[in-house]
Parts: sequence; C-alpha cells; structure tokens
Amino acid sequence: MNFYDQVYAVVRCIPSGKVTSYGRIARMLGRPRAARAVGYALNALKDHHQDPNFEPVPWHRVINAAGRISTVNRELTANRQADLLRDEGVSVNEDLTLHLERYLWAGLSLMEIENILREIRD
DNA sequence: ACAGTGACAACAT
DNA sequence: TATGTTGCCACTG
Repeated sequence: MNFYDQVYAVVRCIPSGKVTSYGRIARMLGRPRAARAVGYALNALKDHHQDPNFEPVPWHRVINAAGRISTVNRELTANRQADLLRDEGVSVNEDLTLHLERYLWAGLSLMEIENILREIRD
C-alpha cells in the first residue's frame, strides 16, 4: 500500500476554501511522525503532470503547522499557492501566513479514513 | 542493502 | 520573537 496515494486520497477530500497541515494529514493516516513524508508526496505530484488518468490533487490546501505556506525550495510556487487559496476565498497575508483556525478543515473521521484506504488497495 | 534527500514539526537557545 | 538543531520516515538510485 502506497503512502503517497494515501496522502493524495486525503488531500482530495479537503474542500475549497479550507486548509490543513502536513502533520495533520500524517496523523489522519496513522503516521504521526511522517509529516515530512507528506510534503515529499506532494512534491512528487509533478511526476503525474502528463498522466491524463491521474485525478487532480488540491495540493495548495496544505500548509505548515505554523499556519504559513511553506517556502522551502519553492519560493516561486509558494506565491502561486497563495493566489490559488485567495481564489477560494482564503485571506492570505503578504508574508504567506493565514489564520489557521479560521480556515482549518475538520478532517476525516476514522471510518471515513478506512473507507478511503479500502478504495485505494486493489 | 544502504545512504542521501526533503513542500515537517517540536525543541532549544 | 526568531533562528538553529534534531528526530523523522517514505522514497529513490
């Protein structure tokens, strides 16, 4: 069972106008210390850009635990991420921070997670 | 098999 | 408050 695909499945559940953090996604998947790997999974999305069968992932709705858009190694795309969020009604400050509690996604219940993971493995 | 690599996060100064 | 340090772990060559 591929951790990346699990991450993508969860991120696809984040509704427009909401955000969550790398660490929260890791915890939802039962890997509380895999936050870093979540970021790595999102970075790997560029490998799918050509694949027409790949369901899009709203990667821009994932930010860090401090309520800030990550800029590590992606100074260029961080600003694009901010614009994508603004298009969804999220108020992103000039310094790429936002009011996390205000836009935080409630997340998935244990049962919902199980259903999602069940659909992935085949 | 194994060492290197991060879109993290919690701590320590 | 703001940096720096350290533990982390899935994935890759």
